[in-house]
Amino acid sequence: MPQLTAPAASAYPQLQLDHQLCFALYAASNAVTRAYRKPLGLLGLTYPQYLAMLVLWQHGGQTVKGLADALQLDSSTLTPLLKRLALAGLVKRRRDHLDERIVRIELSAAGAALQHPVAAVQQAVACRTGLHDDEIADLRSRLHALVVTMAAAALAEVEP
Amino acid sequence: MPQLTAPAASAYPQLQLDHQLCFALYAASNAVTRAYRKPLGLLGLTYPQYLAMLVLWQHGGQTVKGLADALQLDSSTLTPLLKRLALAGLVKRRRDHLDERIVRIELSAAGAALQHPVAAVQQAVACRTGLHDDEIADLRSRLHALVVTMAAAALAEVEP
DNA sequence: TATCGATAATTTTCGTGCAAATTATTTTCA
DNA sequence: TGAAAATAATTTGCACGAAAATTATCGATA
Repeated sequence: MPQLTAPAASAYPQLQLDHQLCFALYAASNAVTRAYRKPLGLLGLTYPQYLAMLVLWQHGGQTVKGLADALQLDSSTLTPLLKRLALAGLVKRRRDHLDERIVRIELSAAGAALQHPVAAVQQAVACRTGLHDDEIADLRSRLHALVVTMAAAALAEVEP
Repeated sequence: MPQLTAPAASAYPQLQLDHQLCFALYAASNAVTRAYRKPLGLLGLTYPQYLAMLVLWQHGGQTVKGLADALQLDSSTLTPLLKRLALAGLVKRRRDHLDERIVRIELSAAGAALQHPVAAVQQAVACRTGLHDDEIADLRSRLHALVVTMAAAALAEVEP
């Protein structure tokens, strides 16, 4: 049996790892999450929990679906995350009285107070990127456009 | 006890979700992974497994550490991933005879053959981004620079 | 050469992310 | 009105992603 140690790398040049936008996104997202891990961990938050708190600080009470839409996550991802935030005393979960299907998420006093130290963490990590505000804004808007395009393409596949 | 349903959103404008580069990266990375999930699933691959196969197709045999460095992942993430690839018959795992600490990963014939259908998947998903080659290259290089900066900042924190 | 530190991989543990199935509730409309 | 469709949240199962601890091996050096 011959060994397959030298595959045809040139057969598909578009498959090279460093040519992949998807990998650049994947590596960058992982790197940013890593940068947030330690300082947020000192405050008792994970990175996705931090994102959920951002929504609550900005918009106040939210439903599970409202958070899922804002963060572009499945509700089955958020349910256990929100239960952990509630267990940590940062959030209160309550069924809506008018529509019993809905679970409303509200900030506790401790959750609201956490905004101040978290702002310092955000500032510190933002500095690490070494990017100016306008560069950040440009990159951000390009990525946002990409997400919109991808979401539209995904919808078009399901509902032709 | 007063309800905290309307927190001071303007207190920290830099904490708004849509101002976060990190969230744009997170959402874009999740969106791309979602786009790859179904077509890769038909070929028996997950998205991180796809990335590992890219490295193997391009560079042939690799150690676990070599793959971890290329993909910027911890070896504790790759060990179970590679075991699943081996179980699926796409790679072979073997201890190095000269240095028994090292595990060498080689493509099987089935793993090498998978390159062709995967190239079609990559092409299809790349089209979904709606970006031209030069736009993709520009975005990719900016993200690469960001990863390099973040990695350097992380190193500087550990080793002052 | 015997020991100590470095290196490679694995195991363990926890928290995501998401598809699929389930439960509960509400809305639609025949 | 009452059955069917739609909606909201949860549960289940699988695969990451990474920190921490562990095991095994190699290299340096006193």
